[in-house]
Parts: sequence; structure tokens; C-alpha cells
Amino acid sequence: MSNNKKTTIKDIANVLNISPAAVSKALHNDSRISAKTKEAVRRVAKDLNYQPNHLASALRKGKSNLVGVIVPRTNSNFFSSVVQNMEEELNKEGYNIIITQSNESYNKECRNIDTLLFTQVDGIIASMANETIDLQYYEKIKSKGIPLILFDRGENDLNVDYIGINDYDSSHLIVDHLVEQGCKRIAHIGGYKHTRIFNNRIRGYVDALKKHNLPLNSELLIESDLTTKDGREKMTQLLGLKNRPDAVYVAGDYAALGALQVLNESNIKIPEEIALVGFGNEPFTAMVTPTITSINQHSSEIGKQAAKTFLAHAKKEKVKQKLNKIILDAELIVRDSSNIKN
Amino acid sequence: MSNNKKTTIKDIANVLNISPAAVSKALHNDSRISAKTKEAVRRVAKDLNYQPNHLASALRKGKSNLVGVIVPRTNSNFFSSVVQNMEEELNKEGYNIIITQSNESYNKECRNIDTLLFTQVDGIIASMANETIDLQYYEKIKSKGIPLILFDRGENDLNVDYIGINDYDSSHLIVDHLVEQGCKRIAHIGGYKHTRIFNNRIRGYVDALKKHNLPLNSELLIESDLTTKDGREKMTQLLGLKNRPDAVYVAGDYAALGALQVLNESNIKIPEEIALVGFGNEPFTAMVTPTITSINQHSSEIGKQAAKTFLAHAKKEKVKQKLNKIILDAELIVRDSSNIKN
DNA sequence: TATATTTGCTTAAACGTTTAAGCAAATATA
DNA sequence: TATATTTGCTTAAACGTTTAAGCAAATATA
Repeated sequence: MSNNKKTTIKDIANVLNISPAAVSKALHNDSRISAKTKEAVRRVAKDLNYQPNHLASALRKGKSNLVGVIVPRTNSNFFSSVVQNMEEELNKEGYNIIITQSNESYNKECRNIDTLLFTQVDGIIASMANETIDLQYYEKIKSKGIPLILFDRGENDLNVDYIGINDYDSSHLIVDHLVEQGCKRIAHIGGYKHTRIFNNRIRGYVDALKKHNLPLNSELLIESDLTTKDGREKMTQLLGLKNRPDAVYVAGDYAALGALQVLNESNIKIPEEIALVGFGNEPFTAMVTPTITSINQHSSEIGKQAAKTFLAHAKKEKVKQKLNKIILDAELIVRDSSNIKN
Repeated sequence: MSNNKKTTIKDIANVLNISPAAVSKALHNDSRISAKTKEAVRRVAKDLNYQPNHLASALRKGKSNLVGVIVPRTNSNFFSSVVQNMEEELNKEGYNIIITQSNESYNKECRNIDTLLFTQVDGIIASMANETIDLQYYEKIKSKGIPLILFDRGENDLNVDYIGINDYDSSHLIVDHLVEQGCKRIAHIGGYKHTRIFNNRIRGYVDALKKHNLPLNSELLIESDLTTKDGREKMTQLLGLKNRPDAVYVAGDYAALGALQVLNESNIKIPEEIALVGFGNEPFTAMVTPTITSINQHSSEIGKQAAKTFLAHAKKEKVKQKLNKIILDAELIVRDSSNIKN
């Protein structure tokens, strides 16, 4: 039953007694092929269950119609939503995506890049691992002359397109909100400064405090890898201070969850004793008790914009990469963990 | 700077004044090439920053070294963990994966299959969408003669390899546990019967009740699409009964979460008034209040086994597909939502 | 009616690799 | 020393497509 030999363009050509070239043109609706021939080709193609060999056309055309995607993990609502929307947008234009995960590891990320280049992708859309400091591997992508687009976790130094939210302003949104709730000692469990987005959140936090004439207290500003586990540890550290904060702004929802667990276990009233704000608007922020105030990063828009940016490159002959940022405004979603007044 | 023309085997051959064939063999460590030549080839390859063109070798060899993966969504701990482990195992043998999401839609799934076949994948590993009843598209994969492996959401009728957990036994684990906690009216919010795994969970539930001499009450057995939203609705429905259940076993964690929200909002004490059990051991089950008892599906093992099953096929000349099940034992993780005695 | 243009194809080469077949030189064996 | 085997390559063709160049027939234009 299963006819193991796959149907090729030649098989169709033989049936109709025309050349393979004519078949190829007919299938691509070339204007120089008669309607009659086109119809015949399509009919035979269907009869023989013809499926174009993507490898052959990619080889001949010099493009694979594949886009490589690198994310720290797919198991997060933010990244999976970005990827899903990216995929939709790219599918429309005939591109497929290959998703790879770095698991926040620099080494894995390098291997992913090699894999994607090896697979002859037409472009790479990536969000960098926490660990990544050395940009050599990303330079490799650029030197191959294929478009590179970064989102969320980017690097100015690479001079490529970037799509993300305004992290600096987001910190202002959060601090403004907490001040309005009456908080005076606002701590920040931030990400590593070497990552641009976390650095911007820290800068925003610092400047927002200044704006409200609140002192910047170094023991209230902590760097973290923002895992749930580390969120627990850093929160515990804050509780150990002789002068505790009355609000904690955590730069990631998973770490905010860890902080919440510690607060709940210590029977500290949230938000009355300590208000809590996360970042990312992961679905679980609306599931836990109390629900966690967080920042919505517009993941679907980021995904779409990243795809569109790639498509714009793909249409041009030569890739001329330069730093071109698309910065979206974020949105503060106020939930129970910081809603003191009501 | 960016040398746009990529280095090919011919470039290396020209430098060394040997044939491209010799270069190809040298790179593949062919025993008929001298150590001296091999070394020279490797050196020049490195100097010229040679990267093999995967499309060309795939076309020539008739295999792409790509494995297609179809999951309902990546944004779930179960699926992302399965995929990650699958990827690791396949990478070891030189295979890369293309991940696609069906979003539980039959149409999207069909398009995914077309995409993957078009990309000339060497095999497909899939977990079927909730909507999928018609197996015609999956038959298409089989008829192409490439291996198809199903996991979690499978179908006996397709007669292909399947990796999953013992759903029937899992229901017994749950009912046994609830009975031991003193529950007498155990409801089941199950998945759609047409999906094999959910049917097995239902069968297990029914048989386990029988085993404990508990009556099967049709108003306590409800089918659902197992989203959080539907979990809320079905739980509300159960609360409307004049004779409420004292325990609810939900066939999916997301729906269990919805049920939990309704119970919390209705100020019903969990587990004292109504005990709750989910399925899947999603991380949030340990985050919510109270934490939800659930079933650990050994996602990493499922991923590894699926990969190994594919690799076994790939090594054989002819693909001889048949129903070959690998069924793993699941594990009950008891948490607060069903822990009545302590 | 003579020339120009359009239509509808074919021919041939190419994309970059792999591999079967073959050949000369070097080495081993009788 | 004569023959057989091994070593180390080369040659040529192929994987399935696409596309530039070209050509004959049909049609349009002057």
C-alpha cells in the first residue's frame, strides 16, 4: 500500500509528456504556462499525491523558509505566547519555525545556534539566556549574513533589531503604584545587572525612588537569578533586616512566587505588612493567594513584531543590520498583593 | 567583512588541489583517506569557517535528520518537559527537532502535519489535539513510510508506537486514596471519552468505585474540555446538586484549578468539606492554596522513551509500524487538597 | 503581407553534497 | 619476481528542484 517512492516533478512530467521545468512553472502559476497545462499538472499532482521536496527547492533557491527561534524556555507563558504569535505571523508568509530552548545555559545556546545555522535557517529570532555575556556566537550569526532579531533579552552591543517593552518605565509604574498605596520602604529583588532588561528595571526603580524623594537603601536592592528558589532566599534575606521593607518589587513572577511563599509561611500579611509586585503577568499570578500584582509584557505583540521585523529583512536583497528598537509600553495589572486601600 | 558567499566543499578542494569527493570523505573520516589529507582538510575547513550545507546532504542522502514534534501546546509543564527530554535524547544521535503546536485544534494539527512532511522530517512524534477524532491525516504520515510515534494522547486504531502512563491504574490510585481519607461520594470531572487517555481514566474511576462498593452516580460523572474555565463551570454544576460530592477527582490540573477557585470563592473547606485531586502535577498545583493533590506523569521518561522509540525505527531499513505500547506507572503526589486525616 | 511581439514550452545547468565505480601507485603475498 | 591486495584518491552521476536562455508557433501590429 504505502508507495515508498515519493512522487517527484519528473513523475508528473512523464505522465503529461512535458518537461519537468514546465511542471515546476505550472505549480508556481507561471504566467507563461497555459491554463490548460496548469490544470492538467495540478490534477496529476493531486492524483499522484505529490508533495514538493522542500530540501531540493531550498537548496536550489538558497533559502530554506525556516526561521530559527531560541528562547530560554518554552515552559513560561510569556515565551510560549511570544512564540505562538510569531509562528502565526510567519506561517502566513510561508515560513516555518524551529524552536530551540537554551534553558538559560550559554553552552546550550551556542549549540542551538550551530544547529540552526546547520539547518540553513533564513533568520534567527532569539531571547538570550541569563548566562550569556559573551556575544561571539551571536556575531557568528551576523557574519553569516542572515538576519538576527532579538526580543525581551537583548543586547545593544550587537547592533541588531530588538523588540521589547519599556522596562525603565515599567519600574516607574510599579514604584508610583506602591507609593500611592502608602509604601515608603520599597525593596527591589532584581535580575542580574549585566542583562539589559534587568539593568533597566533597576535604573527605573532607582530613578523612581528619587522622583518620590525616597532614599535609596542598598540593603533593599538585591540581584537574583529570579528563580522561585532564589526568590525565597532573597525574601528571607529581606525579612532578616532589622528594618524590614513595606513593599517588595520582584523583577520576575517566578521569584515573586517564592517571595510570596516565604511571606505566607512567616504569617506576614500581604499587602498590609508587606506589599508584593511581580513582573511578567504569568497566569499563576492570578491563581495564587493572594493574587500577585504584575506587569503585562504584551507577549503576543512582541511575537508579532519580531516576526514582522524578520519578514521586512527577508524581503530585502542585502541584510543591513543595525540597532533598531521597537519598545512597547507595558501595563500594570493591580491585584490583591499590593492593593492596600480597599 | 561578512563574506556573504558561504564556504563549500569545493572551496576546500580547490585550496588543497584535491577533489570535492575526497574532501567529503575526509570530513566523514572515511578509512580510505590518508591521515595527512584528513588533517589538511580539517585545517582548511576551519580556516575558511566551513559549515556543511545540511540541505544538500539531506537531499542527497534522502534523510533530513529532523524529527517533527506536535504537541497541543508548549505552555504546560508536562509537554515542555516531554519535549525537552526528547530533544536531548535525539540531539545525541544527531537529530534536531521541529516543534509545532496544535493548540488543541484539529485544523492546526493537520497544517502542522503538512508543514512537517513538507520539511521532509524523518519522523513525527505527536500528542493529539483534544478535537482530533478523524485519523486520516495521521494515516497520511504512515503512508509516507516515515515513523510515527504517539505519546500521552494516542489512538489504538492507528497501530503505531505509543508511550504513556497507565491512566486506568492512576484512577485507582486516586480513588483508593480518597476512600482511605473517608470520602464516600467521589465525583469525576473527566475529559472527553473519545480521547483514549480520558476514557481510561473514566473506566478506572468507575471500576475503582465498584471495587470499594461505592455506587456509581451518573450526576457525579461529568465530561469536560478540562480548561480552567470549564473546571469552574463543572464544579459550580456539582455544587448545585442537592446531594453534593465529598470529593472531586478532576482529570486535568488546569480544570482542577478552576474547581479550586470556585470552592474557595464559595468558602467551602478543602479538603474537609470537599477533597480535590487533579492530574498532571503541573507546578502550580504546589503553588496554590491549598496545594492540589495530583498525578505525576513522568514527563521526562515519556520524552526519553518516545525519542528512543523513534531512534530504533530510524536505524532499521524498512519501517514496519505496529501497535507497540510503552506504559509507565504514574505516581500520586498527595497534597493539602485531599489530606484530611492530618 | 512583412515584421514584431507574445505565448508556451524545452534545454541545460545549477544548488552542495554523497557515493558507486574505477584506476594508478604502493604494498603485501606467493 | 610475478601476482594479488590495499591505499588513496578521481570521475561522474545523482538527490529534486528552479531558472536563465532560447526557440518555434501563434498572434498582433504596421
